[in-house]
Order: sequence, then C-alpha cells, then structure tokens
Amino acid sequence: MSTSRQGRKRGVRAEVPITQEAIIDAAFRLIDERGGDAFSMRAVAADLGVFPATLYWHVGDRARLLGLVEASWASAVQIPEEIADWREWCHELARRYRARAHQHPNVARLVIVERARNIASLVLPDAVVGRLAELGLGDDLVHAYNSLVGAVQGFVVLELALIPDPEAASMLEAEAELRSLDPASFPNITRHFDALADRALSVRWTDGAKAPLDASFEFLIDLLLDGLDARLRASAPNKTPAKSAKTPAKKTAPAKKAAKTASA
Amino acid sequence: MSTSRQGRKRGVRAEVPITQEAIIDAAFRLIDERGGDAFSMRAVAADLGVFPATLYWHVGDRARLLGLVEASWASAVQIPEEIADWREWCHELARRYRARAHQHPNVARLVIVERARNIASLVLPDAVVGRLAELGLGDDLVHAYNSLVGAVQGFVVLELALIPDPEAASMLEAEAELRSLDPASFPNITRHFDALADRALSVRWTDGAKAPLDASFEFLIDLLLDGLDARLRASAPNKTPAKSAKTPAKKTAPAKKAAKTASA
DNA sequence: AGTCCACTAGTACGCTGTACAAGGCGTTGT
DNA sequence: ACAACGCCTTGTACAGCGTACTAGTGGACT
Repeated sequence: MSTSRQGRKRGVRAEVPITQEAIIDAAFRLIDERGGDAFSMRAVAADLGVFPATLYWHVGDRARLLGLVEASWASAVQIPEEIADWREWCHELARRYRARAHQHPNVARLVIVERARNIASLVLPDAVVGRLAELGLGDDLVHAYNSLVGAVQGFVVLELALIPDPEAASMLEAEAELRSLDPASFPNITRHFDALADRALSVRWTDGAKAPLDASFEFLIDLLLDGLDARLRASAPNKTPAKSAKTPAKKTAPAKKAAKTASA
Repeated sequence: MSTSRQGRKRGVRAEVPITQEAIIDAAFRLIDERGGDAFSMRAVAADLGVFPATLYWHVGDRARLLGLVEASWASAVQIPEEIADWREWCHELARRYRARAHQHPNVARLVIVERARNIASLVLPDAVVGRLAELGLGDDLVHAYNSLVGAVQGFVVLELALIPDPEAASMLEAEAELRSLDPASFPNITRHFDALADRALSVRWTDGAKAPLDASFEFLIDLLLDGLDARLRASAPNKTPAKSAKTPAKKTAPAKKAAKTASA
C-alpha cells in the first residue's frame, strides 16, 4: 500500500499532490480493506507516504476525517426518483441505504454510529422528511421520521456489528458455545434453535456482512410501512394522499416503478 | 476516586480485596460518571489503587471487561411478569430496556454496539423468542424477532449517540449551524424545522440522554406491534393466540397490567 | 517447616492522537 | 532582480493507551 518511503527533503512537496480528496480516499480504502481497527491517522499517512501532521493540515483531526469519510460513503446512495407510491419509495430508499452499507461494511460500521455531524449527511434526511410531509401526518411527522430512520439505521448497525473478533478459531468457538446452550437456562432459544441459528441477532456466529439478514430487513420495513399506512387510513379514511398500496402484507413485492409523475 | 496511592510492597495483598465484581463495579462507575472516553484499563486500575496488570489477572483484557459490564448493565432490566397480552408484554419490555439505557447512557452507548458476546446477555433474547413463539408465526419467527430487537436496540443506540463532542460551545455552534441551513439545499428540513428542531434524529443538537425521544419511541413500538398484529390477523383471522388488543392506534396506551394468567 | 500458589508491584514495548518547531519551495510584491 | 511571505511538509515530541513480562510477598496447605 505505502507508495513511497520517506526520502524527501524537509519542505519539498510530495510527488503526487496531497489533497483533501486523496486523503479521504486513502482513509476510505484503508477502512474498507483492512477494517476499522486498522484505521489511524498514522496508517492513512503511511499509505500516502507522508507524515501524520500533513493530514492535520489538510483535513483536521480524526473526527473530522471520519466525518468526511461518512459523507463520501453516504453520497453514493441515490434518492429514488419516479416512484409515485410513498411506500415503495421508502422501501426502495431503505434498500439502497442498506445495500450501500453492505457494499462497504467496515466503513459503515464506523460511520453510522460515530456520526460526526456534517451537513453533507443531511440530504437523505431531507428527502425522507419531504416524502413523509406529503402524507399529512401532522404532529406525528417527526415521530414517523424518527421511527423509520431509527429502525432502518439501527437494524443495519446491529446487523453489521462484529461478533467477537476476526479470528477464525473464535468463530467456531462461538458457534460451539451457542450450540451447547443449557436448555434449562435458555429454553426458548434452544427449542427453536434451528430456526434461529446464525440468523437471529444475538444467536449467530457469522458476521452480518457475510451472512446478511435480507429477509428480516424486508420484514421489518413491511412492518413499519404497514403500521404507518394503517395509521393514515384510520385518521383519514377516505382521502388518498398518494397512490395507496392495496396489498398490505405480501412481502417480496417487486419494485416495479410506478409510472412517472414524481415530485408533485 | 482513587482510594489509595501506590505505597505497598511488592507482593502484598491490597487492603480491600480486588475481586472481579469490584473491578466490574469500578469500570461501570467510571464509564457512567466520566463517560466512555474516560474508560481505560489504566483508569479503572487507578480508581482501585492498583496496577493495570491486576485487572488482567482477574478479568482478562478490555473486551472481556466490557462484556462483563454489559452483563451487569443488562441484568437490571427485568422481564415483565403477569402480562397476558403479548403486545403489552413486548411494549413493556421495550420500555424497560430503553429506560435502563437512559439510566446509564454512557454505559449503554459503549455496550450495545460493541456487544462483546457473553452468555449472560441472552436472557432477554430468550424471553422475546419465547413470547413470539406462542404466536404461531412459523417461518416468520426469526424475522419478527430480528425486527423487534433490531429496531428497539437500534433506535436506542441512535437516540443516545453523541452529537459532536461534549463541549458546551460546540453545542451552540451545532444549533446555529442547523438553524441556518440553506433552504435551497434542504427545503424540507427548513420548511418543517419547527417540528423537527432538536427532536429529529439528524436534526438535533442536544444529546439523546438529555433530550429523550420518548414519543417517537412509543410511536415506533406501536408501529411495529400494529404491523405484527395485522400480519397475525391476516394469516389466521379467527384464532386469537392471546388476548387480542382491539385498539390498534391509540397511542399513549396506559400500561395497565392485564390480569394474571401469564406463562401458559 | 517447607512448599506452593494466588496475587500484586513494577517495567517495558509498540501503538495511538496531536501539538509544535523547522525548513524548503512557489508565488507574489516591489 | 531580489526579497519576503505563506503554503505545505518533514521531523520531533509528549502523554496516554493495551497488554505482555518479570519479580517477589504473603497466606494456605502438606
């Protein structure tokens, strides 16, 4: 990785110019390829063949760099266009958000929780607020927003959370430990072990990046949107704010793009 | 905090015996009072008036100590008894879990995401699995479990996530930054700013521990349980697996303990 | 009385984030 | 043409981190 050892003179400029974007890219690659634990100011500087203080000159401290990495990560998730039905729109955005997280799980792990606040990370929230505001939720707007965002982001964080440590031995050890749980202490987990094994949030030994919980995520999103839809229906029974989805439960709904007429 | 400076001779036992529980308690108090950043092996050792190596003798490395702190934290949330209705039961357990997190936010922040896996932290999952298994969800059991656990834990994690840093100055700065967002870039957030200000997940400047999102949490739980209930109703319309809650939407449902006859 | 072992003092190594002085180079002003 | 300034980097330094490691004391047991 390290492109060139330090052999330059004192104030000489690097042969390849050190820009803020180059530093962000290097940090992103470092985290992505070698994991979050490998990320440090020194490691990023070494990757660029540069002393650590250089990073402080260009981007600032560690938290700021992580914030920029977050912005770079989040900027790749596109806001769905041309989806008229608000439920399909929310569903698709959630899918894209999670897909981006699974694309770079090491980055997502660091970035979603640390949440160094930066303006760039507000474009997704703004889009969600805009779509929900059309529904006429009134005072519940902020609660609907928090519920959707919190549940989706939170699920992804927990799904991608590291189990114990990246040693292969300890993974087998974790599996053996879970398989030999005492039925007297944990009667329910042991009884339904086959249904839960390596698929339930605390009953697994494989990383969420390697064993994704796709079906559970779809289930969660459907649960939330069904609940929200029911609430809308109850408060205003005969006013369809958008193309109301009739099928309430059928999961694996194909994301067929509903006509044009987006962005009222 | 530090009880006694190092003045003892080489192999002499500490005047107050150093047990595993004492170390866990010291770590818990340290994190709780001075924040997660203040937590280190050396700081815990200093609090006990002892050298760091002593901790490694009694509990092992940092990850293991954090796992024990998690167990101590989680063991205080009691599983509801004598609540017949499964929805009220789930709601109450979620409330207690979150209440425990808000009781020690600094500890919860560290512990929920790092999730050093330990057996002790499986008693809550086991209880949830047991209650959900009664509903006859079939293959959806694991998905219902993941949805509830993921959403609840995830929401709490994001709610308690630190905003930028604990300086008072930067909080005002963050507020000013959010108040002066460009309406051209973020039209929806700025339009509904009054409804979102300091109450929406990415549009706030106060710590979740100081400004809890109670109403949003209740909203989320209702959403999830309503959705799950609708799913049950749809798959088996005329079989009431438990006392079916009739009111689907009315939030701020008082947690009146429904009769006895728990644990079938 | 002798032996062992549980347990702690103390040291050491390599790592971290980040502040700071020092100095070379391109650009600009005169 | 020459001087001065300011950008950008080198290099050093400091305090703190996790965690091995050795040394050695006291009490318990044989």
